[in-house]
Amino acid sequence: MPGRSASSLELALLGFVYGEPRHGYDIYRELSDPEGLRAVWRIKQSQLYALLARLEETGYLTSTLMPQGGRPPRKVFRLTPEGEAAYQDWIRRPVEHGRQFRLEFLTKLFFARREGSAIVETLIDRQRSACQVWLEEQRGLMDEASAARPFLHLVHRYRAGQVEAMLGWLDACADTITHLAGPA
Amino acid sequence: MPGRSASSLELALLGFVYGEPRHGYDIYRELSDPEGLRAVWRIKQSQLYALLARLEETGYLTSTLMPQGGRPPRKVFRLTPEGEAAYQDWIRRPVEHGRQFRLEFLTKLFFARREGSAIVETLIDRQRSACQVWLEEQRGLMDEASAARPFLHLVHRYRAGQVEAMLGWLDACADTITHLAGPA
DNA sequence: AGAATCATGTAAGGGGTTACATGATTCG
DNA sequence: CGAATCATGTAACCCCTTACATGATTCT
Repeated sequence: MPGRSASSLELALLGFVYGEPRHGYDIYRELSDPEGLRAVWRIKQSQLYALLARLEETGYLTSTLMPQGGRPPRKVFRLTPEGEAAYQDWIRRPVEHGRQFRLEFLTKLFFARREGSAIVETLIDRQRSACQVWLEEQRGLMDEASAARPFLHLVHRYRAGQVEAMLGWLDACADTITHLAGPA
Repeated sequence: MPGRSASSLELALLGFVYGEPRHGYDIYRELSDPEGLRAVWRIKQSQLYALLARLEETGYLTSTLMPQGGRPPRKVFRLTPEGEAAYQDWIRRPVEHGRQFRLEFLTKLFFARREGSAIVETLIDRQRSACQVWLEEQRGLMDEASAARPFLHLVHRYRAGQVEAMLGWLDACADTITHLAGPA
């Protein structure tokens, strides 16, 4: 049953199914809402169907066909226990690289809100720790390059600046937390 | 001859060939140098050969085989007039999206240094203008979302913060310019 | 009556990675 | 004498995008 392992953003889709079973087209409409995740994650309809199929193949989702006369039957997905566990883990785990922040961390945050402020705080705290490690790394590399290799120095300085901005934003995030979070 | 159009990072490779003809393996070694571009752009050997082939197909490079007994002959590439023009344009053109900054802008800067401080200044100035536009956009979107849609607000605030960090870094860059630039 | 929506996908292609292939030569 | 280097690539696979396919139903 577990044919393959799910890549990280794939798991985000589990958030749509979490709580109530949903069919693909239904998720597609929610993803198209400009007030929702669309500002962060733009996924094509065909890609959505492909990812759902893969999550089923992986064993995180099961589907049942709901016929409805005339139209093609809805393929309604629900979480398996493995899927539920994977989602609960995903939503608490910070991203490992700065390049995942923009897309994946914001998506985690989007779903974490529904789980209440405790989860949001956990996520933000852990991400902050991770960012601090990155920052130290880049600062170390800056020193290493120093004036002798000015280009390398600038490269690491750039990255350090981006991470600093992430940290500042995480602080702002933590302040807004009460507004962001759903039911505690 | 012009079979296809070159994607943007592809053009970066022209920088290696600019000035003196080079063969693939030679470029590969330079790309592997940790003190050089490797800190920014990591490209696999097979991918390098594929890109060079594509640039030739596009008409930006021509190659001549240099036999050398025993070993496979070196395929030495040189810029065509179109390639030269494309490179000169590429090196002056700022990147259009924030997501291209980390990889592509830094690569432009890497090569621009060799062209002298005037080119570097041009590039930085234009990129600064572009970033300022992005920043205004994001700030506008922040206001639009305001307190009513806190998640959207945070998303745009995140992006604004990243762009602010880019602008700060560009200023630092401009200051270091004399160290960075090659012969004026 | 014609357009958009509902609901599922498949096919083709672009771009990248990993792994493999080849065969001489120089280094330790 | 074995390992790394020189120098070129090809093949298989993954992921995503764009475009196309289907066919009823509801909106204007």
